[in-house]
Amino acid sequence: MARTGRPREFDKDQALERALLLFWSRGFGATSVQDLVEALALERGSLYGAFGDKRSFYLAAVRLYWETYERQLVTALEAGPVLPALREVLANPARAQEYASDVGVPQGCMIGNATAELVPQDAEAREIVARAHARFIQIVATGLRRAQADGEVSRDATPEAQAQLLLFTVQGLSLVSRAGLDTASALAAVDALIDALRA
Amino acid sequence: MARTGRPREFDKDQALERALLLFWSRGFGATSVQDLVEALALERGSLYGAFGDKRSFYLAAVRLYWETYERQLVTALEAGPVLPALREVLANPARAQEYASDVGVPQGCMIGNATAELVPQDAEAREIVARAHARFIQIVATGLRRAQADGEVSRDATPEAQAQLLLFTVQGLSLVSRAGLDTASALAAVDALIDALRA
DNA sequence: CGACTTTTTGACCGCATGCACAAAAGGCCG
DNA sequence: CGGCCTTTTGTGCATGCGGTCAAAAAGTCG
Repeated sequence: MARTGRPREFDKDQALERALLLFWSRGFGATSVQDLVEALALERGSLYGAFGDKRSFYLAAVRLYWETYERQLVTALEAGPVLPALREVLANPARAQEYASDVGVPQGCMIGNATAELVPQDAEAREIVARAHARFIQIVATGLRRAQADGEVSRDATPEAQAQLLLFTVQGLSLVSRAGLDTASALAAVDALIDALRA
Repeated sequence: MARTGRPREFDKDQALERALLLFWSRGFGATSVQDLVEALALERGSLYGAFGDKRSFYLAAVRLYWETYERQLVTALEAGPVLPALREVLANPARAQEYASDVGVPQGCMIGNATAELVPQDAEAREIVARAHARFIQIVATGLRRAQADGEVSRDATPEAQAQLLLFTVQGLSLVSRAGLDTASALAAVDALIDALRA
């Protein structure tokens, strides 16, 4: 099908990545189509043709964000001791401004941002977010189960409960960090949690 | 000053409370001035006259939300054992839909919602949110300090670090709950944290 | 009663938004 | 080379938004 036509002149993946940065730093509502058009250096019509409407575009960016995050999470947890890796997962958002970009400084977890802004009134967004949450818990719980077996992590709670707690903490940390955060205090809190998980 | 004029026909405090529910459930961007006009049953001009523009109105609602929350928090922590009170503070957002209202179901912590939606680009909002965070930590740390002295709470971490961790958890829990939450799992996670704080 | 102040009312405005469309252009395949 | 399919380009449009304003109304006080 599709005898092929005029080839796309821009790189769709790259455009999505740039849009991701914009949406990440400003949020859905505060990013106008005009902003996107200027940041991606393409015409209004091309954007709609390639990605559908603004909402679909945003959701695609959120999906890409999660895919990337999930890949990193799996990699970080699959080998070696689990607690240091988890400490890193939590410490990351505590150290602000590392993903600085020219279009502004993305802050917080984009899944969390999407949760706050779109989830209440958008079923599709809710599904994406809920799936991300479930996957996070699943991945982390798998790591914790192994760590419990290795005697690295306390068995006072189930791996699922511990993973759920870690999800809350990551999301809360990312969110709170948007309002400014004393890095040292945040890291102290992270350490308190990691220590509490230790066997 | 002010020889008095035509008296206001609506209850300003009550209007602010209703607006709080609307803003809480829909967020800032998704609540139009028209929505407010209809929900509060007053005319556009009256609204602007009484509260200034939409943003000021929203910030006033956020301030009211925090005042109410802070009062409850202080009350809950000032007497009796601290851990059960903290457990309740965390369990509250885990049990969804308790603040149901006719205008929709407010979800999550409004401070958290404001953080995600406005803080990146609004200095005044950032200040309100940051102050709320600081107050939360201060209040909770005070309770924890007493509880550590009483031997109720572990001294493995400073009360400040523990309070900071609790802030992250509450915020994360409130946020995640917007996407739907299995109450039992959430409570298990809360219990895991509370147990970890126990001496 | 009448001057004065404030609120109410409802129409109104400019603007930015998301989106549609028609014409032109570009590359593939027969 | 010529038909075909798709993307590009840029204009155009309706809608809904936040916000303003002037006149009418409702109290207060001298």
